[in-house]
Amino acid sequence: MTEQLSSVEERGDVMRAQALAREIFANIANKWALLIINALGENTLRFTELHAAVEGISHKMLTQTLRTLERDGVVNRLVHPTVPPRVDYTLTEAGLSLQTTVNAMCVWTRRHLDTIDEARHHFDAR
Amino acid sequence: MTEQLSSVEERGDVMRAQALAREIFANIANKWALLIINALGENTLRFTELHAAVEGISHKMLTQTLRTLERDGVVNRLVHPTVPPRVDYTLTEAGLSLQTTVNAMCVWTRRHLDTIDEARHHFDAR
DNA sequence: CGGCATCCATCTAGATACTG
DNA sequence: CAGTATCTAGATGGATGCCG
Repeated sequence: MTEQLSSVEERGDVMRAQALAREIFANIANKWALLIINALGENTLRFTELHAAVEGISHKMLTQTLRTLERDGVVNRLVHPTVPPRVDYTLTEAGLSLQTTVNAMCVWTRRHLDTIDEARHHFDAR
Repeated sequence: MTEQLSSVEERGDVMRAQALAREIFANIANKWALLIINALGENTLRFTELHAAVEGISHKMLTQTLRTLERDGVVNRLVHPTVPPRVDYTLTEAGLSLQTTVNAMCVWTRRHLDTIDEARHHFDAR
């Protein structure tokens, strides 16, 4: 009956979902986000501790990436109204489930360091 | 005996390994690389097929990312010396093992679409 | 068809400095 | 301590055109 109409609506939904998925994927599938998620793990870390834990990240990128992850419900941000201020970061439940796969990626990298180094030399020998 | 010397050497090795790990991680922990790896999976795909499979990637970024992945021993590149030329891409063994974790990330994204969408609205309501 | 080179707009990320 | 704002070099990525 309303087949045409509903198929149009469904296509719209699918496209919106795809756009959303792509955006989310882009948010988490980048170096800093993944390293932050992995650094957090089960821990509760303050801003400064995270800054130390994620080697090479700048103050600004840490804030920025944390905001994105917070917005996507991956990290929790708990502000203590003290002086000096104190902010605790933890992974949400969703974040924790993501962390296991992120960790797998880190393990993969460590596990293949030598193989990759060799592959590179082989590749560069041309 | 040579404790000082060897500890210096070891630290050098560790630092080199860390630098390598970070470089490799940066190479694979980015949107396009992960999407390419996921698109390949068990399949053999030609350049054009990959281009169609990875939505939104430009001709140039596809070539560029493929070169990096090939250099790191994640993808195989098989050139058929025909006219017109034909190039087949597959994942290497290392690439395949990485793909399983990448796929987990994609599944995670799909699985949390609604949660995230909600989290965003909650966050933006401020 | 697949790849490379070039040009160019845009985005990113680092440095710095300032606020509550 | 944590966050924001501004500025800027450099990386990124898209468009185009040419080559094998």
